[in-house]
Amino acid sequence: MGAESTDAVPRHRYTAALAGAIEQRWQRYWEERGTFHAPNPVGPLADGELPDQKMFIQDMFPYPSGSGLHVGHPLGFIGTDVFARFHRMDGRNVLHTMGFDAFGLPAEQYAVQTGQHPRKTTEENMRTYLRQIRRLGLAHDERRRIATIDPEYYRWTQWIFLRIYDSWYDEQADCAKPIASLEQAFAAGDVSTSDGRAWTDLSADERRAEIDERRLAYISEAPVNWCPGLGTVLSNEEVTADGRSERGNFPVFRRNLRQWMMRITAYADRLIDDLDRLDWPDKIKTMQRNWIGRSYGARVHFPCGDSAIEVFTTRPDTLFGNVALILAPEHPLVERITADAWPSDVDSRWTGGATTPAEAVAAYRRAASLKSELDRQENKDKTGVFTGTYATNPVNGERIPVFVADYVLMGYGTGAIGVAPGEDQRDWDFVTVLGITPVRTVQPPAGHPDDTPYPGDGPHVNSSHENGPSLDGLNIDDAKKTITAWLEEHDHGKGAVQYKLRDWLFSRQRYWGEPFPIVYDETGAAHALPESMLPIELPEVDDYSPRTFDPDDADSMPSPPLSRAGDWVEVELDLGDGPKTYRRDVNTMPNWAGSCWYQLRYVDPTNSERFVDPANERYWLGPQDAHGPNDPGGVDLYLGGQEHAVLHLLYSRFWQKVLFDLGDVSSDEPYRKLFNQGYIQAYAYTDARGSYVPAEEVSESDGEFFWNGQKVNQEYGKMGKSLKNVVTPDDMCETYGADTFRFYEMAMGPLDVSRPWATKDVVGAHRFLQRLWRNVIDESTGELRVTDTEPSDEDLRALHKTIDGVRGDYDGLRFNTAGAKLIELNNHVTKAYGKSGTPRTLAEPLVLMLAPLCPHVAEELWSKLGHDNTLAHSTFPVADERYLIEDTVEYPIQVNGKVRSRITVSASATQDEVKATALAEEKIAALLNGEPRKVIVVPGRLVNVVL
RNA sequence: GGGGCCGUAGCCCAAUUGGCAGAGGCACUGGAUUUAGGUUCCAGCCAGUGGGGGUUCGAGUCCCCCCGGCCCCA
Repeated sequence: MGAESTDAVPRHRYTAALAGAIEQRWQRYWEERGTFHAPNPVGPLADGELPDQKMFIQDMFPYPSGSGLHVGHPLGFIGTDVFARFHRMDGRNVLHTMGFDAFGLPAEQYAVQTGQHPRKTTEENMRTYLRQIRRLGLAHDERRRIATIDPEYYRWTQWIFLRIYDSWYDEQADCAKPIASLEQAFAAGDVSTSDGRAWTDLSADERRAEIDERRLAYISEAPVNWCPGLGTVLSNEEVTADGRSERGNFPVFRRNLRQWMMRITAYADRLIDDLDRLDWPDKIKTMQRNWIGRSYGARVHFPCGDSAIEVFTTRPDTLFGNVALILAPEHPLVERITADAWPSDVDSRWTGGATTPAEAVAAYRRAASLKSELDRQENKDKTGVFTGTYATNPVNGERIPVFVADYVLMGYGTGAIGVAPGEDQRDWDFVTVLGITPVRTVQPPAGHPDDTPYPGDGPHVNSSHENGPSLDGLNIDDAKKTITAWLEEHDHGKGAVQYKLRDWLFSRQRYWGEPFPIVYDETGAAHALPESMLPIELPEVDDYSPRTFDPDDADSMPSPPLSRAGDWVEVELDLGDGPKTYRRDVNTMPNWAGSCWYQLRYVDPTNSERFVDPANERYWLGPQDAHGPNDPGGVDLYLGGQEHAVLHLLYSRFWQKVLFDLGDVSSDEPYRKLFNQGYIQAYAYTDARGSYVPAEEVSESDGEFFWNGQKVNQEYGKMGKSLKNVVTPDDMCETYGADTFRFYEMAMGPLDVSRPWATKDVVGAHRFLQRLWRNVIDESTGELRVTDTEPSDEDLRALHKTIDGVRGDYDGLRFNTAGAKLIELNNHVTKAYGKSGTPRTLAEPLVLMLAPLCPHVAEELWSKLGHDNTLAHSTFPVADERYLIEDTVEYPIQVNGKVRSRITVSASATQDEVKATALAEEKIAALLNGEPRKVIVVPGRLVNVVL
């Protein structure tokens, strides 16, 4: 831009350059004065007086990605900032900050490729991230920034792990308790040992095993997705439908491996039931309920040789139709019950072509281990092999064959099912393949096809036995009650609740995560390290990748990166038995660990004595009377994307509840109110060859799109480098300033709705700020142009209506309509005073109301209006009711639903007066033919005359 | 396949929750400023709410069916 053109612009116009200067100045001001420091009740962050009303606002923990931010990332951050600034201006003590969920795979993979320590990469990324968000003017308390990779942070993550490890779930009391009380309970006989022997009869090792088995954090042989080609276990999400790793496309095997587990299932009921006390979107609550998947049914024992197979079913009423049993391929009884030889009359469809049951089962199990769980559940082509063994159906004494089939999963129920083809599609498909005849136990309605199961309700049939119960004629509910009572009475089983939720696999064979504060002695027994040894810091290693194997070597064992840090792994310690050599646990915690409790650390980030001081925790997170008697407490607003609907939010709730049970925190839920923001998406364009072209260089003409003269194809979706459609907040700050960007981003639409980014629309927000600026400042002289003129009655009505509306909008996270109302008021001011100067009584509240959305320009104008202090605290205007009440009301008058005329009456007119005036109105009277059939008067709204 | 959410002007979105379809922005048109373009300012223009049926005095809003899009579960 040349000198000539800048001359044309008035010197004091609100341009991007001026905006940039203002923004930097105020960002420095806020930082230097600690404007957004939120005082704590106690500790280093305490600072004199404490407002009684607090507001704790939290964004979902960002991962500091290396590729930088695009305009979609800060949408939620700006939203929470506007909300936070509004409440701070309304007098509340507002805690809002941001830290980093900084452990994770991308930095580790980068380290594997380049040899650069993941900490270095991560810290660089965090700096970039902070620089980018700092430009946006987010009012964070920067003293409270934390990162999960800081040893002073993960020290407490490890501490919480030990708290969980050191507790058990007391079913009677329905809460977690310290492990010491379990020992007492065992000794007193309140809790029985696994084999029923008396506690005093157990050896020390046996006692330890009993206790270890009941811990909330425990080691188990759990089936996991083992990927030898990558050298690590994978989460289900990382495995493709055809049973291979998403990354690298290596085979993935279901293997039992010793892994840390968290007993989240102990909390299944509370995690479901407490959802009712949360102010969360119904959608997320539903997703959590479905994930936990509570169902009521029965556990039934089917005698089988000298053992018994336990089955869980949600339909015990269909037991008479159980024509077979199925064990999951991983079921521990499979080997024991598999027969030596096929019965002489075995059906060829049952043998898998093998000469003995053992061969058939072994081959089948091997094939099943190659399939993903998803695949096993979804596959419509059912398979299975006969074990050569029969079990006895307890309700009728019939001999039924026992199969192994992979659509039965070990992780759900007991890993064994009774096959009820008459009422279940999967079972129907299964028996069809194996040539077994289905038996219906519920009579389908007339017209139901003969070749499909009937899962609906109806009278039971074929459901009685001389020595057993009779369900015939009963509906499902009554049949379930009857059969469950019968099973319990005859000791064949009992009513049971089943959950889809499984315990949480808590170890990973990675480098870049929290080490476990656990060592193993020479017998392999785990020992917790004392609190005084925390944090257990990550050792330096030469190679950040786990050892990998032949991709098809299913029997290989994981060898995590930490296992090769020899000096670190072998450690001599005195854990009470004198100095001994121990081996450290070489796994690391999963990425979720650090984000399970960060709201607690934000509250007291510098505390070196405790993970959080109870006084600070109670003040910021404790239950509050204002929220009613059942208030769970927690963060006042938690904002983030829906992608964390289940895992993070469930894990976090679980940890919170454990800490609550142990008396470490005062609230039993971490997040009282949850809000999901939408996503900003973008158009992308491909040329004739399908390559992406730079979106910013594409122009539209008559609904078609062109780039460099050639026609291109429009796509809609994510913003990303590979799609060549990235717009960054830095670009927007450069072109328009952060305030314009903030305003536009909030004005685009409701916060919870996804929408397309449109750079060309941003200018509208910029023009608004220019007009508002001009209403306060003379563009050419820079002088204030406010006056002491008394505002008109109309002005005051417009002003107070805006105050009233904007307050409600800010509080309800409706920033788009708040912005529109401010534009409207500003347009009113421009029209009335654009030439003469704005009355101060209008200018000041307008500036204050703008501040949450556009804080820099608002501070600048506020200071130019003669105020020495920041507007950040306790300045938000309050509407005067007087100006919200109208003297007169205009009523549209409809005749048969169509507006035919209007009348203006006093606001105090009664319904009868309004009706009379309406009917007397000239045009309406002319349409009337005698008495109307009906006249509807909606007070304050309209009149409808029905002829 | 099951469940949920959403379709309002050329585009992004409002609509006091069943009461006058339009607040705000973009684009567009005209005018002012400017040597001109751009900027800026002022004024104006545009739909009857995806389609069909129902309830109601009255439906964008409630109910049913269909179409299109997104999400979750299988």
